[in-house]
Amino acid sequence: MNDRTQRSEEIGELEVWCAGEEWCPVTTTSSLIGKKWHPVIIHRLLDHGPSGFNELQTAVDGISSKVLSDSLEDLEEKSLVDREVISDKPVRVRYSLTDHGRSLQPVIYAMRDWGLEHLADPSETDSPRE
Amino acid sequence: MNDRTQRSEEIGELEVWCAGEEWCPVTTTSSLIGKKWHPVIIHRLLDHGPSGFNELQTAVDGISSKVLSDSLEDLEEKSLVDREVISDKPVRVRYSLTDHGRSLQPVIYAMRDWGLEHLADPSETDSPRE
DNA sequence: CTGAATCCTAAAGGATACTG
DNA sequence: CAGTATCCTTTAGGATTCAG
Repeated sequence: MNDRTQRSEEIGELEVWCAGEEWCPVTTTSSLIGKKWHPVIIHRLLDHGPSGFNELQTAVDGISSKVLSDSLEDLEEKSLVDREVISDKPVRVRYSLTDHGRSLQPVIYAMRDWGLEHLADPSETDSPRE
Repeated sequence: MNDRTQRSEEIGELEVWCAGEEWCPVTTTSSLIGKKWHPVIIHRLLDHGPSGFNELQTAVDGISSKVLSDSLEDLEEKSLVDREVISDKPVRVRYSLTDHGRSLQPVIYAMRDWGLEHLADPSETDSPRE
């Protein structure tokens, strides 16, 4: 195992290597957004624009506050999401995509389009939801 | 090929819903290829064509045989990868993408392109991000 | 060479309750 | 509102060994 590949993004540098000494953009991208909820969160921020915490939780649907909080923190560390406190009393926070995060749009939309084209909505094909 | 119906039965249990009753293609796509090694494996199969097990393990680099085996099995169950035994003595197996798997090319390439553009190879620059 | 079988640890994800 | 704090279960991933 090449130990340079070991979660070095936490150290700040993103070193993901593949065969030989070749650096792999797919692996690296995957390590950034390859968490369960990351693509969805980014998708919602792309479509809905800046959102508050609960607003986002509703939009993602099914995610617990703890996981959403953890995910957002992770995305923030990766400079993909920006967190802004816009009011102290009551506390009000706004999450938005950074330019870096917004640049992921083609990736997220590629996933969306592929899903639409190749993964039929079960409610529209044959098997209705139980 | 009219495998849409058949495939939706295979993935029919894959009910990923988002806000309200809305089905979410991003979430669903993410649940298919959102594993650590899946995008890389698919990428290698796209670029190298049908490959043997060790060939693939070398191409992915850093993956253990167990994880590669598990990943391939998972991809097979999802009808993205095809496994073919092409020789019995000695055992020789060939993994390739199904049509369904190959259709993911735009997604994988979007990830690759984004990585190339927004995540510089650390060996070539010190500031991959803004 | 093809992997499968074990065993193990760390991390992710989730349920629930609570707080300023 | 926007989270924390616990506690818990599940899963991913890896090391090693074994076998056809």
